[in-house]
Amino acid sequence: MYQRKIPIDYDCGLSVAMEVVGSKWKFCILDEISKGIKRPKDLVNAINGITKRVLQKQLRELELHGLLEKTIYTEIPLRVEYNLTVSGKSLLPLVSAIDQWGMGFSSRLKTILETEATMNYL
Amino acid sequence: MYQRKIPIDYDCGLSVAMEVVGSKWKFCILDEISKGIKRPKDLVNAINGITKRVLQKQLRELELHGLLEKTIYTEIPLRVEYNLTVSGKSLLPLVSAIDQWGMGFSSRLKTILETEATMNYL
DNA sequence: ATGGATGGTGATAAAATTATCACTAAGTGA
DNA sequence: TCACTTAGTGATAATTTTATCACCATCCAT
Repeated sequence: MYQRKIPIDYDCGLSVAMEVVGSKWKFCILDEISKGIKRPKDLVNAINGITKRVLQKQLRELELHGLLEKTIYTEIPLRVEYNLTVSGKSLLPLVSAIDQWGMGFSSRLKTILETEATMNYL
Repeated sequence: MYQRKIPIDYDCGLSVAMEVVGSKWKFCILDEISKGIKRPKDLVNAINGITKRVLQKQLRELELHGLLEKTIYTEIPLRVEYNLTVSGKSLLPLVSAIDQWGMGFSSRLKTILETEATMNYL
């Protein structure tokens, strides 16, 4: 993690939410965990494009922010699970709502971006 | 804007949504516009901490992504308004849900971050 | 003792986002 | 002409986020 220079605005719900969950992978991670994929190794396989190292950091942040809790099982081979806390679970309706909105907007975005690319708008 | 190197996964709703709305200010901007604050100048005043230049870029992206539409009134002094499109409006329930979640989580996050800061966890 | 499986870290590079500053343009009224 | 308002842009710096690579530790089986 890094040393944030610009402080969070705790009075703005959107600012708080963005801090905790506003990153490339966190929603995906919470989503997969809610589906029962809880081990780092399995999460790496389940989430398209993420690497072990990045996943590790995201899990750590989610844990520090109180959305996940980590359990270590002294089994062979070593097993670690990340489970949703109460706060984490309270986010699930949002995660699925955002996912659904994104799915609905997907084809439209694709069209828009392709059109703009050919028109050199960006 | 910049040239994205890692492509969007159009099959993942969360990925699509993050692309369009996953940034520091966009939810705030949509929120303010939904409350009736539509002119760049007024948005700068309404949104704590944003600068004119940054707002301008965010508005442009939201417009390109089809969430806002821009109207230029030939008045004196010059008046420009950004209004929500149908897609933009379809996001409002999410914006307010996220805002509410963030408000509910705010004090908890503050406690967590302050505790961890003193414990050098970060 | 060696190697595989799992979970994890440190250092650093690359990419992406946001901030800053100085500027342009149109219109209007003093 | 000059100042003022509003909207907007270009160049660049600073910050933040993600990615890459090489590495460590444990436990176990061969």
